[in-house]
Amino acid sequence: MTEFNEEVVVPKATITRLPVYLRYLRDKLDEGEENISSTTLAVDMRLNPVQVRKDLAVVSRVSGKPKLGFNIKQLIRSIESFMGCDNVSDVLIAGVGGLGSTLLGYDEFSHYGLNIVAAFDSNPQLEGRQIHGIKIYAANRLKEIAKASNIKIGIITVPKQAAQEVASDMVQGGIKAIWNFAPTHLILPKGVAVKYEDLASSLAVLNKKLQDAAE
Amino acid sequence: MTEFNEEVVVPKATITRLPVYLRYLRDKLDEGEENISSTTLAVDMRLNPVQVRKDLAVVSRVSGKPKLGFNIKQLIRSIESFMGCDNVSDVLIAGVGGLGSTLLGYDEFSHYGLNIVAAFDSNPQLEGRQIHGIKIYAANRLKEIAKASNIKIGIITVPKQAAQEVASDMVQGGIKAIWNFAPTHLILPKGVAVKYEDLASSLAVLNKKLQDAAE
DNA sequence: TAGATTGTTAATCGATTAACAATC
DNA sequence: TAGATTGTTAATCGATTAACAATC
Repeated sequence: MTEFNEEVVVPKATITRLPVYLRYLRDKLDEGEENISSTTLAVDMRLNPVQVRKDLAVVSRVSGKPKLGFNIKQLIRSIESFMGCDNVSDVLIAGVGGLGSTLLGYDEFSHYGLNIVAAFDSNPQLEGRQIHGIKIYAANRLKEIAKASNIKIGIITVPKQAAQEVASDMVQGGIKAIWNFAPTHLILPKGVAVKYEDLASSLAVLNKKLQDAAE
Repeated sequence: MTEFNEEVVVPKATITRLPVYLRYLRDKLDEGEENISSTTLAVDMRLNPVQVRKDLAVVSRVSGKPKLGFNIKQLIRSIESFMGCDNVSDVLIAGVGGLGSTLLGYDEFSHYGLNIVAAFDSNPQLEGRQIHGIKIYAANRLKEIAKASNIKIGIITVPKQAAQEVASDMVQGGIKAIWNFAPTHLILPKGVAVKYEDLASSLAVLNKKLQDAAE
């Protein structure tokens, strides 16, 4: 009986591709497909087939069958379990403006075991209200509630002037991973992970790609 | 006189870091700083100082001064010009739901030379209305308007069931770069660039990072 | 001058791709 | 069987980091 070897280092590049595989495979399953070959997958996703097989090998012990390819359902399950979609993680969000409210209503999170449990805003008008069933608290209660509910993930959708302060509150509340939509750099202690989701600059990078391709 | 050598290949990894530098440098400028050393920058951004210097060298011919570091204003200008923020690009958006409307009101785009000029939605109720000064057209006019206005960039914020069709319309309208927020895989011809912006899976990757760090 | 900092060359590391035997 | 496809080992490619001389 082969134990899953935790020692195997999963390449970062692989991890970033996993969600892409997952999305693709879920689509294929919806279309009624049962199996998929690494070649087909690679062509559709503009990747190299060997890379695909390697990626899948790291993440799942499901092996493909010559002539048939991989079983889609099994792959999906493997990737989901690898990414930790099985255990639910609680998330809080700071800033209930346009983007914040949109995220509160975004049901895709649940497919990844993510659950927004509380929202915060500095506007007293919003205090006590609910959006999409999630209660809005005063901004100054963030620390306390994060701690009490043992929340580890925070989303920042406040204006950039307020972002650093909110981030510091989150850290003091015990949050260990921050998803920052404010277009500003955050200074954070070492143990805290950050993901910058700078929408304008993402689009700018795409635009750059486009311009370079046109030459 | 040294001409800028167009032949120099800019590493992909560098390009993804440019927006991060830009954001950081703009913040520093706001704080009243004039110069910045690669060391300071590297520490704050959790990067290697040599990497920072190399990145900056590819993008700008502004050289740093020993003991002083780099002039922030010059660096910002160089990165902006490299990324093409100077020439304005028109953008259209398909799907004026929560996320779509939010993006329509997102003023950060202008800092990158990006300009949303038209919105589209299949809901006839919305036709002819304006959101944040941008007019909403019927979905079936997308092709025609994209062509007529020579728009090269499209944003997809429609439900995932509609995404492929909208994407195909965009391609037929001459669009060359698609920013896809619908959590679905798109099949597109080779010359068209896509960026998947799958919010749920981005957060899931962050969560994975968090869980792995906790071990 | 001494020290901080740059810019570049060389060494290392990690990720991608090519080649190919194994298998259904 | 023949052919498509897998999984693995070796070769290549690209990106990061270490070492260090040059400079203000």
